[in-house]
Amino acid sequence: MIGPVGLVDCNNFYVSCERVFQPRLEGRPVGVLSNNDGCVIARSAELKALGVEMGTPAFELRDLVRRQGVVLLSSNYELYGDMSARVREVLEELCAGVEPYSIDEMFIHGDGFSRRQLQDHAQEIHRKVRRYTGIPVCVGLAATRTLAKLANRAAKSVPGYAGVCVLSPGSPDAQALLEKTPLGDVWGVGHRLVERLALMGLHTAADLAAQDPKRIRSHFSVTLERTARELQGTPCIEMNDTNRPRDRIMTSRSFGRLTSNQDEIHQAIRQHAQRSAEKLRAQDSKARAVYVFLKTNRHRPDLAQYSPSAIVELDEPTDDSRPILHAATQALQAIYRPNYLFMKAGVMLIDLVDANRQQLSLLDTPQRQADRERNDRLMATLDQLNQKMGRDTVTLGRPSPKAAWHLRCANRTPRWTTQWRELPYVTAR
DNA sequence: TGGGGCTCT
DNA sequence: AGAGCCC
Repeated sequence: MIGPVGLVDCNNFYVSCERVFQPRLEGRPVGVLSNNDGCVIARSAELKALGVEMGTPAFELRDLVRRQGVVLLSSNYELYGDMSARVREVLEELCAGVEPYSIDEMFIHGDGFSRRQLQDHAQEIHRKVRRYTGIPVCVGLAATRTLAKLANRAAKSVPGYAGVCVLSPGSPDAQALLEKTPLGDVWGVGHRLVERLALMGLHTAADLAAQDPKRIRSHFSVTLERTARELQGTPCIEMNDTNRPRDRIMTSRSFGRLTSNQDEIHQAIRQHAQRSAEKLRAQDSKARAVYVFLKTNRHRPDLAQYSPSAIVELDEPTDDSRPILHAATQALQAIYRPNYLFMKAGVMLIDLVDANRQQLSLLDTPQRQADRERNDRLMATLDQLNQKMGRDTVTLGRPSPKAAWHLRCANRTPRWTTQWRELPYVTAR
């Protein structure tokens, strides 16, 4: 019996979502691009086989698209979000506890099963998610989240496991897996830590698991100590409640091209501020301050670099787009300098508080309260219109239809499952 | 050559 | 505030 936690991870998730509705993409090298069609963030097995790495810029793939029939799609987050919810619903039917971790990964609890039952249970999950949603998944079960992650990788990459891997602590299988897993593939170990660990002669997950966690803590951090313990089979990483309101809300975007135009940047900031305020209201919070940043292009060392930021506090916690917009504009004015070519701009709302637990001002009067209620209704109406008619249907200030920061998405598929006008048709012949 | 969010120091 | 991590 193992104190089990499972990780269900969707295979090539975005590509798999696209294939559910376009079966002709089966068997072909398919990639999905990041926002703005910038770089590859999901790859089919066929695209991986062509040697295309995660994060490859789209412009480097033009030849492959022409010569090898590679299909590159813009990302369609509405579709992926909806498919993710479907996967979660199936898991909730099959498992006691489901904790979404990311759009394509869910942790599950496997309490109360024998090893044999666990194996069957994992098989059932593997089979039914595919059957009911069309999305292929791999299932890893182990004593801790970190080990479940490793088990999942094995389920995916070792053909013998065929998509399901149940790892018993201390078993020869488990030890063998740790020994052949490079540290960079361990959850929580990024490239900086890989370099530093290598200096200590540590290269594999087994090497880290063999260390005294106390020593790891003193040389690195409590985070890596936890990772070491988890590799040893001791659970010590809690799940964040994914339903908890965010502590910060950010909206940022790269410009389609470099720009130093103040007016253009201002328009971008205005749009990001309004979008952030919308997200703020959606999670029923208010913000006490607005953070604005600009960045020049790091990949152009030949150009002058300048990446300033500024925080402007709001008079009182608010979710009203107008003071937020005003604060963002002030912040921008404080940091903007001409003679730099900017690449990206963003707005972050910080110091968030629960809208329902707001400290009422001592100076509150019936008049001010009435004003507040009017503003609330105005914002609610704004949000409803934008939700119903499409993002940015109604905005404060003048619209800017051809601005440099608008999302590039040359090749986005229909939102098959979330927009009536984009429903798939089935034609009988 | 993405965008968004978290924790730790 | 900055570094580092995650997807």
